Amino acid sequence: MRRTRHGDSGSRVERKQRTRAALLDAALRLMAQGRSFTSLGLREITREAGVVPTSFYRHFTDLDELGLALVEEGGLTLRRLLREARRADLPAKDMIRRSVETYRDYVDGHRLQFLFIAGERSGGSLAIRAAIRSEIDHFTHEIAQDLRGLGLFADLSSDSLRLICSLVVTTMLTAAVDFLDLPPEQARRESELIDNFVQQIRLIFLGAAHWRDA
Amino acid sequence: MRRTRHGDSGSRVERKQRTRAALLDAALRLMAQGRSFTSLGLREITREAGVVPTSFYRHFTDLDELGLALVEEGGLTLRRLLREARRADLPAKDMIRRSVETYRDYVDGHRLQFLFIAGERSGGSLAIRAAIRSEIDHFTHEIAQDLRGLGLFADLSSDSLRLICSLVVTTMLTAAVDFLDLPPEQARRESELIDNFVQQIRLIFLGAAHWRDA
DNA sequence: TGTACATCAGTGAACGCGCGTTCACTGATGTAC
DNA sequence: TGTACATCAGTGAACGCGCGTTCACTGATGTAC
Repeated sequence: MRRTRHGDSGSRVERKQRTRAALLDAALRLMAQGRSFTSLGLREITREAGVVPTSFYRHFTDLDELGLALVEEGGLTLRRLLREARRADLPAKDMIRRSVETYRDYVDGHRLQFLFIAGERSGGSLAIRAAIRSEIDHFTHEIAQDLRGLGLFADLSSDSLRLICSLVVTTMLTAAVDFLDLPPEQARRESELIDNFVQQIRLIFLGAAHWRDA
Repeated sequence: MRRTRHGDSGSRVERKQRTRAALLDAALRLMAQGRSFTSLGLREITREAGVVPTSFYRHFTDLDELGLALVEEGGLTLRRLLREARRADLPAKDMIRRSVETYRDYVDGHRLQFLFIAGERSGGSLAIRAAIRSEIDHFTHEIAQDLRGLGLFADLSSDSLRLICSLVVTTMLTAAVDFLDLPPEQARRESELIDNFVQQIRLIFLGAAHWRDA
C-alpha cells in the first residue's frame, strides 16, 4: 500500500478511522470558504482529504451519510462545550459575561463545526436539518438541567425553562455566526458583538425572572 | 421568436423582465427541495425556468449576481410584511398572538422567500450572507420604529430598543424555519409551535418592560 | 515462532453524463425617416 | 401611415472538463494453524 498522507502507524482499524476523520475534516474545510454542504462533490472531498475518489465508498455509501456523520460530530462538540463550561465553575458575579467570553473562545476554537451546524441548521437537506434540530434540542435540554442544577429559576415549570433555554440557544447560534463572520483583528467590532450578546442574554433572563407560569 | 412559456404579450422590456423573474423563481423552487443556493447549477435553473442555458447571460453575469437579486427580492418581502402588519391595525389586546398568526400566514404565503432568507442567512457565500444581514438589519430597524410609533417602550434608548428588536427578529426567523418544516396537516404541532413562539415573544417583551438603560 | 492464506483500505483506469461558456444565428419588436 | 434598418432576447450546436460510479487490482495487515 502506498503511504497515506495521514501517517501509516497504528492498526488497520485505526488507519481506517483516520481516513474517515480526514474525509469529514475535508468536507468542513471546503465549507469554510462560504460553500454549503449540498454544494460539495465527492471527488472534491476525497481530493481535499488526500485519497482517491473510490476510497470514499469504504467509509460512506453516499454524501448524505457523510453529512449525518458531520451532524453527529457537531452534536459532540456542543456537548463538550457544556462539559467545559461546567468545569470552569464560573463566578455568580458577572456569570453571563464570563459565560459569553468562554463561548466566544470555544466557537473560535471550533470554527468549522459551528459553521456547519449554524449554516446547515436552516439551509441543508430535510434529513440534515432534522438531525441538527434534534442535536440542538438535546443541547437545549442539557442547558435547562444545568440551570436547574445551579438552583436558578427554581420556581419555573419545565416547560417555561425549556422556553427560556430555547431562546438562549437560538441567540447563541446567531451570535456564533456573527463571531465567525467577524474579519480578523477587529477588536472593537468584536467587543461590540460581545456586549450586544451579553445584553440579549441578560434581557432574556430578566424576562425569565418576572415570568409567571401559565 | 419561439413562444416562451411565460407568455409573449407586452413590450420587449416587459418580456425580458418576465424571463428574469422566471429565472429567480426557478432558483427558489429548486431550493425548496432542501438544496442550498450554492448547489444550484446554471443549466438547472434555466431548464426549470423553461429557457435555453445561454439566455441566462442576458440577465445575470453569473450565479452570484442572481443570488444577490434573490436577496433583494427577499428584503422586499420582509418590508411588505411590515406594511401589511401596519395596515392590519392590530388590537392592543392579544396583540402578540394576533401578530404571530399574521406572521405565520405571511410566511406560509411566501414560503420560498423565507426558505431562501433563513437558509442562506448563515449558510450562503460571504457576499450573500452580508447582503442578507444588511436586509435583516434594515428590517430590525423598521420594527423598532414601528414600536416607537405605537408608543411602546417610550422610556428606552434607541440602543436598547434595537437590542430587543434584534432578539425578536432572530426569534421570528427561527420560527419561520420551524413553520416551513412542519409537515402538512399537523394542526396540533402547528398550534404548539405558535404557542411556543408567542410565549418567547412575550418573554422578550416582559424582559424589555423591566429593562433599565445602561 | 513461522508459514500460508484471508481480509480489505486504498488504487487507477474507464464509462457516460451534465456542466459552464463560446459563438454565430434568428426573427419579432422598436425606431427613424 | 409605410418602409427600411437596428436592436437584442432567446436559440442551438459545439467545446473541454470534472463529475459519480463500476471494476479488477495490489499489497500490507490480520488470522489460523
